[in-house]
Amino acid sequence: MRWSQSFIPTLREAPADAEVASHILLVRAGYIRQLAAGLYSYLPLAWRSLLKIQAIVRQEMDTIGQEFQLPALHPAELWQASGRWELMGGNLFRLKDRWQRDLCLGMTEEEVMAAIAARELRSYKQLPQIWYQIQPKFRDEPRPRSGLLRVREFIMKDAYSFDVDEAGLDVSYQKHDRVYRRIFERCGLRYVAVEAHSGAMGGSQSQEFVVLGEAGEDMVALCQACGYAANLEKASAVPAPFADPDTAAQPERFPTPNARTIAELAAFTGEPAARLAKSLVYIVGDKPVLVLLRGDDEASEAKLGTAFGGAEFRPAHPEEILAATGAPPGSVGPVQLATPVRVLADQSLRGRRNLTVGGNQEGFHIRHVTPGLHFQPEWVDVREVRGGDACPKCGQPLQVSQAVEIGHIFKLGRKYSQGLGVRVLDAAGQEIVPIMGSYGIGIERILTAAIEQNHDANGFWLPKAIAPFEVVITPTNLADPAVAALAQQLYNDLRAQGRDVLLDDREERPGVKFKDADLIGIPARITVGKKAAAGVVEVVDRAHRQTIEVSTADVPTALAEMPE
RNA sequence: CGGGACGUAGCGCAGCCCGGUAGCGCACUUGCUUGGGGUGCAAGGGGUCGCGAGUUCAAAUCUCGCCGUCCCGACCA
Repeated sequence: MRWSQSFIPTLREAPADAEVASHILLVRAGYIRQLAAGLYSYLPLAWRSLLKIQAIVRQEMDTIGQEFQLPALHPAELWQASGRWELMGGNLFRLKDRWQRDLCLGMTEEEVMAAIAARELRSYKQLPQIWYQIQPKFRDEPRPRSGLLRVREFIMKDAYSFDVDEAGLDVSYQKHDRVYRRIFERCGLRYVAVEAHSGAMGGSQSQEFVVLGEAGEDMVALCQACGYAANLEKASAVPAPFADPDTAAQPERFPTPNARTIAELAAFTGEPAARLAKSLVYIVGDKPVLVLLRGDDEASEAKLGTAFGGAEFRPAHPEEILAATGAPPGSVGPVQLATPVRVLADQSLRGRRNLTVGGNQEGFHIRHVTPGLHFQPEWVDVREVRGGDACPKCGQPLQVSQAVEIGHIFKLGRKYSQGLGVRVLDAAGQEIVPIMGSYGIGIERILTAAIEQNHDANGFWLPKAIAPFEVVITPTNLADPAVAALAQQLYNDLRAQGRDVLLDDREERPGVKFKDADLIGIPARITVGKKAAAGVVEVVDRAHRQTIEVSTADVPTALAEMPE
């Protein structure tokens, strides 16, 4: 491609409404333009890259499954059958047709795939099936943000497996695990596979693929020593042990005026926050539940969901707390409750003694309270892991890091196959409901994550496999016939070798061309300049900013030897 | 949905507090110049000041309403 005839609208300055690196650079490099909040047009450079990413995904997915093309518009009945019409709330884009029939724009394709399976699959002999598609998906995000990282329309590869039983699902799940790793490796990403929360959809096993980086919205816990990695929604850890004072003192109520928060209580009593127990009250279904945590810990919403058995829950309102416990928020505790309330305690409190807890009376707390002795909680894991906690596998300290989710695989179960009536006969002639898996990859997020991990002050560089062009040829002075001719010859030669080449044939000063070449993500540059008459050019490695001089005949070798 | 900020030429901004009919840099056009990290000179083109209403002789500027965009939080199978 000739630059002079291309549409590559680069910007010298960062757009005012962009903050994260990938967003700023995608706009500056002429990859994307915003159409509305969370909606972006992909200009030619972005689309070339996204097509390459999709080609890799398609090629790898074809080794285990078959591609479909499905409608983006779905009838409401389908989503009502799965229960997601109500469940998804405002996140689902809804619309009506001219007959006032309800429709929605698909956020994923479980329903459509399951509907096809329900109509067509009859025998266990047709299983397993792995079906996938790569298409735009829609989510009416409450807050689109960070450029391409959180948008309302995006391209997702999602795949669904149908198996006779759990053992078959294991196999389908493992196939996806392998294929995903190949995809992300081929895309040149430095990624981590982390254990993930399987969500409220009744999944059993789940793994996320993430790229570490500050732009990410996920938090993951990592162990450098043994490789344990988990999303914070799922991660468990052993909190730093805490030695409680050894005393035979009995529980004792004492006044704590104006000490409502853990920080205030710690200041008032002179005890560290770890010696205090934090009591949170949730309404689970329609009943209050008290959850006890170490004072310096936070509750994980996702883990609470698991602890509550998937029931709907929300933090209790102050008046509900008062009615259930006898005290307003800030003085609530697990003993001497006004009404019988189910009490859960995080397992980090197991074995702890003589803690200080709320007194269920405004302005009072109780000290010398020992779990298991003075109250009998149900033990659960609901605390959010913190950096420095001990790894649950090997005991070494965990690191907590932000991450961008690029893929997610998980065992779905039978929710959709059941809800949409997928049934086949097994070998014994019995009707069974196949079990499903669900596997997603965010196509734009691969591009975005690659930029997040490969950028500097001048721009970014993409791995060769997903860059819009492998190499850009930069003639420094087209008025020099030797330079112009050599650049043209190199362009022809490299294209004849089947490479994606961009020739910067614009009448611009060298400085402008160098700046643009650095900006737009192409991993290699060939500068044709002063030594053109001698047939010598420079091959520049964008990532490492290293330049070598070679004769034109050696250019292919130099490109091949460039570290990825 | 709660909190905050912003909206003036394609982009980045000033002007608004203190009302008098819009300016800077970049980009763009033409000519000359320059030619290894966003050359220099000269001459140009381009703006319903987000939208609507109000106050006023007069509104980018003051008042009210609406819309849009971004950030923090909530949310995110």
